[in-house]
Amino acid sequence: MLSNEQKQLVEKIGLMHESEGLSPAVARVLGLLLVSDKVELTFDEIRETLNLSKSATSNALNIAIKLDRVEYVTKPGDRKRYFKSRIELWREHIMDGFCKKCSWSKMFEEVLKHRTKETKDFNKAIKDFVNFLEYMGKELPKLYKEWENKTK
Amino acid sequence: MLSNEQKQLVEKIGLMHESEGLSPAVARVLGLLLVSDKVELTFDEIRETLNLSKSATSNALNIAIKLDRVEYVTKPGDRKRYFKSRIELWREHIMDGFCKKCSWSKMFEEVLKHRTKETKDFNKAIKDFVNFLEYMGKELPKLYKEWENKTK
DNA sequence: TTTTTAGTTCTCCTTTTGCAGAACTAAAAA
DNA sequence: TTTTTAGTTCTGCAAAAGGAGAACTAAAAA
Repeated sequence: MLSNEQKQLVEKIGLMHESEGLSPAVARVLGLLLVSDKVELTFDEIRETLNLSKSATSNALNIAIKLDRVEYVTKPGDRKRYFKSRIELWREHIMDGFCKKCSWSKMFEEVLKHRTKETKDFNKAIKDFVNFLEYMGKELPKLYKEWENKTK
Repeated sequence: MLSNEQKQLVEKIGLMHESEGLSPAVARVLGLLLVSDKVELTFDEIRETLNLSKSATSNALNIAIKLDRVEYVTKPGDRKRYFKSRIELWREHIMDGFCKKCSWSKMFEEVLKHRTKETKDFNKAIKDFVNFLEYMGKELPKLYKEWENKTK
């Protein structure tokens, strides 16, 4: 099903995803669905290729689906589900991740509001960070839109 | 040592950090060092305020230091270490995180190189994503420099 | 020299995570 | 109606994470 090179790539992509906090099984499923020659794979193809149990496969797929990393399609006269990567959403996921970080500014503002006013330098450093996050929170969506315009 | 409001804030900041993959103890230490009226706290002040064991405190501080989230200063004629948040580095940490994501483009290019050429649409979607990451990888440092210029 | 201080490291325990395997389910096929 | 298919859910286990407490260490103080 997979060449040795492909297997290695699945592992490598898996590690990339594990570094994001996903479990090995989910991480490998995402890897497989990027690397496999077939874009759409069935439950059992995934299970067999990755040597997972049914439960692990089921859970991994459902987690990936809930995370909007995977979807499935069905075909007339076939009751299998065909799972595939939602690669088109990845750039939104990336941007969402960025924007989530920027929204930390709220928390740091709250910190500032409750801090003693004695520690001028430290408070200033926090304020600078808040400003930075707010700046990024405004500029990143612009950047995203610019890219969208450029590519359509 | 901490007001109730401050304690709650420490927990809230803690959760924020846990969502980044840090353990509760490290997460709370980082929270405490942002919220505490004193900017510099000793080992035992941290330990007592957070109700941690010595080992947990030691490990948490060393992890935070290795992550460049915390540093310590010493004072003449005093052998305690005074730990403090490296808040000034946070915006670099944020940018590093962003740039790390953008460097995923390499991995996806490798995927593309090994993929079958049959799946045109899917490969195109990957290529689009690679382009997007590369675009961000170029524009984000610019944005950062712009902000630096604006604020100095 | 002995004692104290400021932490570090080791051992142990509890909780959580990740997965296997088996039992189960609902729809379709025979 | 019974059987097969395509999964899901439950039970249980093994490994890893997180942290407590005690033993340890190195430098400073007495």
